[in-house]
Amino acid sequence: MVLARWGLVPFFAKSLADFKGFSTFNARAEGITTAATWRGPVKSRRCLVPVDGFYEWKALDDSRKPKKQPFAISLKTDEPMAFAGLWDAWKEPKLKGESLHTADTWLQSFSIITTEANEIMANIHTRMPVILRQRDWAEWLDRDLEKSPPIHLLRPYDSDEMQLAPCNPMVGNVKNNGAEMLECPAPDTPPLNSA
DNA sequence: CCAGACGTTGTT
DNA sequence: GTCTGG
DNA sequence: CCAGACGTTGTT
DNA sequence: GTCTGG
Repeated sequence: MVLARWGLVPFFAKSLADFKGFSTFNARAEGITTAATWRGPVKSRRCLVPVDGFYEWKALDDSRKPKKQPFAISLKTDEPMAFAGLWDAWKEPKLKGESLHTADTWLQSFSIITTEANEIMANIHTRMPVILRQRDWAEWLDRDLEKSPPIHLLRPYDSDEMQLAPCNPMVGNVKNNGAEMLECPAPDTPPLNSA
């Protein structure tokens, strides 16, 4: 198990600056074998991403202004789960004349794969991460290049085994972290200054 | 041929 | 690195 | 994705 | 409204 940067940087990127603003947090399962950024990784650099759960926002369109309610999503068993992921390795291209003996530092990065929402997720969103069952982990990680990638595993998880709970809107700000993100404040509490 | 892209989600 | 668009 | 910025001159 | 940063 390794730590890696979320947001896959393809091996062919010329510089990290060029890649700034490019969204590779998610890889759509549809077309994943042909997309330039994903086809190499899906062939030979598949990984699992362990998580306790994840958040997704539901757009509430019952008011003029679009508002969002975040939900925390997990397995009913509260066990951790494994997202299907892809990884790559990138290093700054060597300039001409640059010593071949300078230390290479490789950036390890990954993306998670998304698929269409299952029934329970469709209540709040159109997409969801691909979650793999333990019995499928070995097949997903198999590095035998003679075999074609097991893309049949890239489908929505069983709704009956998942649970959603409204959670703390503070989670919408990336600076906020911690268990209290899972706690939903009393619903429909008007803002104190709304009088 | 060379230059430029190479990706996703959501929202209207 | 490899494909697409001009 | 959501939150937060969105600007200039001059000074250190 | 739209872009940037986290």
